[in-house]
Amino acid sequence: MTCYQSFNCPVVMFNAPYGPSCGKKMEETVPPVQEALQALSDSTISSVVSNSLSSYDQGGSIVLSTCIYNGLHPDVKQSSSTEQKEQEDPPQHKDDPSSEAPIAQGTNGVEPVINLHINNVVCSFNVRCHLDLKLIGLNGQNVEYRREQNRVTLKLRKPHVTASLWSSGKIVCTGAQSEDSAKVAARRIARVLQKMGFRVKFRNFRIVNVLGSCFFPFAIKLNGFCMKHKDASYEPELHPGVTYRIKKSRATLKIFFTGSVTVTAPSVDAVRSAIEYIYPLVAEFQMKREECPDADSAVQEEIMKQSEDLPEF
DNA sequence: CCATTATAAAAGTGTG
DNA sequence: CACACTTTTATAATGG
Repeated sequence: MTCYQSFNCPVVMFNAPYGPSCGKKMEETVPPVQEALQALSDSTISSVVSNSLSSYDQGGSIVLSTCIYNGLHPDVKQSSSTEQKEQEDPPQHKDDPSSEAPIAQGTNGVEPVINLHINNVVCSFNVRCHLDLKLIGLNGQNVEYRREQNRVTLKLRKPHVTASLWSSGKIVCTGAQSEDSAKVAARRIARVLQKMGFRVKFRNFRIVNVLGSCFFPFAIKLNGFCMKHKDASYEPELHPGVTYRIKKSRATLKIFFTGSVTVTAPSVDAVRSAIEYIYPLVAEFQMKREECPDADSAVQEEIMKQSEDLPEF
């Protein structure tokens, strides 16, 4: 299992590969993840509120992340990052931790850990052969032939994705939870077509778009933030979120007053770095919770919601 | 349910 | 005619 931790912004991701590709079964992979979680949820840290096994059953990798909401639990006394360093694999880049300490100015002096969810991965590829859409529509499983759009949609159960096929052989696949599972899905789609008798190849696979989301443990003063940052645009009449574009990485963030942030970018890595980039910028405009009871209740709701998702280890 | 965001693809429409 | 947009679709998150 590899553990990635950023110190610029406290994003923690556990990537635990499993399945045929790494020769591990889920049962063998999950225990270390459980231990990692256990370490986080040890008495001192009472605020592990979320962990997602999003791509757990999709072949490829488990992206399991934990989230600690700073300032919401009075009994939190210790930084979670201390616990994180105990992981078997060292973080990919470990800067001097003391240098980032002030970035996350938690109300308790605790550095919060931000959970990054990858919600959607879009990819495209080409099977390099003409596809008889009508035939696929008639014989395929879980397919819909849209004649007016010259397109067939095909749904896979594992990984859970929807693909659009064109007669040219070009295919777009949406709905994956990781870049790896997107590729697995793409190959399985190609395989399905191959079994139907098409002489498929697997070419030009690429990740075209990724949506991620996370939740910062504080409310954000959107007006103040926009005043300072020129890359931000805010039209509350149109949309409740601030749009922030990072040209360099082609990432676009939607920042909401509640502390929720969504990011669209060309890759998971770009999504992650966008979150890291934006964290200190919005942290500067965090609201004291007493100034924003609405946001506070939103936070509480989020915790309730995510707590329900906790797996029963 | 609607808007926003990004992105591919293909078909349709518009302009020089 | 050749590009350049525009529209449609799927997906998922967020807030109103």
